[in-house]
Amino acid sequence: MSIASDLLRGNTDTIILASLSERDSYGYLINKEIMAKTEAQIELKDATLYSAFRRLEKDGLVSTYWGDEEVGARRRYYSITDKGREVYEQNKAEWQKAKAMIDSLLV
Amino acid sequence: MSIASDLLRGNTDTIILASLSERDSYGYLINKEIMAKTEAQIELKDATLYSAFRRLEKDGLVSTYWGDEEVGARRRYYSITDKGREVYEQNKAEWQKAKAMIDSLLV
DNA sequence: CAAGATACCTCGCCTGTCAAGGTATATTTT
DNA sequence: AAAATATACCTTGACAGGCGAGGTATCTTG
Repeated sequence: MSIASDLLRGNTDTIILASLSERDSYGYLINKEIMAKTEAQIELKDATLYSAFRRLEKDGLVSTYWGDEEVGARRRYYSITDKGREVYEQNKAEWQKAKAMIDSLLV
Repeated sequence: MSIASDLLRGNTDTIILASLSERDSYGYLINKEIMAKTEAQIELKDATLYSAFRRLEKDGLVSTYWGDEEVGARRRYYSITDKGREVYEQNKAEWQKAKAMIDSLLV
C-alpha cells in the first residue's frame, strides 16, 4: 500500500525542492527518482507535480528553461532559486518539528 | 510559528483517535490537551475538529453520547470503537512509514 | 453587568490532489 | 510497417479537508 496523499500533502513542494537542491532537473525525471528512492511508495501524480511546479514558479522558488535536446521529447528543466533554498531549509525545519509534535501525540 | 495545517492533514483523525484510545473525551478537552502537550504548536480549529468528529462517526470509528453534567455547558463525549482502534493502529503504522519515506527524500 | 471561559455547532470559501483527458516524439516489439 | 510502450509535456474539473466567520448557551470572575 502506498502512502496516503494526505500524509504527503505539505511535503510535496519540499520534496521537489529537495531534488532540485542537488541539481537542475525536469518533471518526469524527478518523479522517477522519487519512485525509485521510495520503492514506488511515494509517487507524485502528473497533475500534482505540474500544479506544484506552477506554484513554486509563481512564488519564485524555482526558475525554468527548456532543455536543448535535439532528439526525443522536449524537457522543461527547473532550477532552484536562492529564495527556494531558503524556503527549503525552513520547510525541512518545520517538518522536523511537525514530526516530533505528532509523535508526541500518538500513543 | 505553529505547524502548517497541510503537515497535519492526514493526521488529525489519528490524533483524535489517539486521545480517545486513552479515555472517552469531548471536543473542547481534546483540543486543550493537544495544545497543552504541544505547547500550542498544534491546534485543531473548532470547525476542523467537529468535521473530523462527524467523519469518524460516519465511518464508525467513534461513538458518541451526551454527558450528564448537571451544571455548566453540556458536553458531547466520544468513545473509540473497536474498528476505531484498528484504524488507529493502521494509521500509526502508516505514519511511521510515511515519515521514513519523506525523510529519505529530504537531503 | 460585562468579560471571559467553557462547550457546542454550521456555512461557505480556499487549496492541494488527482482522474481523465489531451499532445508529440522515440524506441521496441510483433 | 504497424502497434505498443516509454519518454515528456500539459489542462480541466471534481472532490475532500481545513478553517474563517458566524452563531447558541451556560458559568465564573472582576
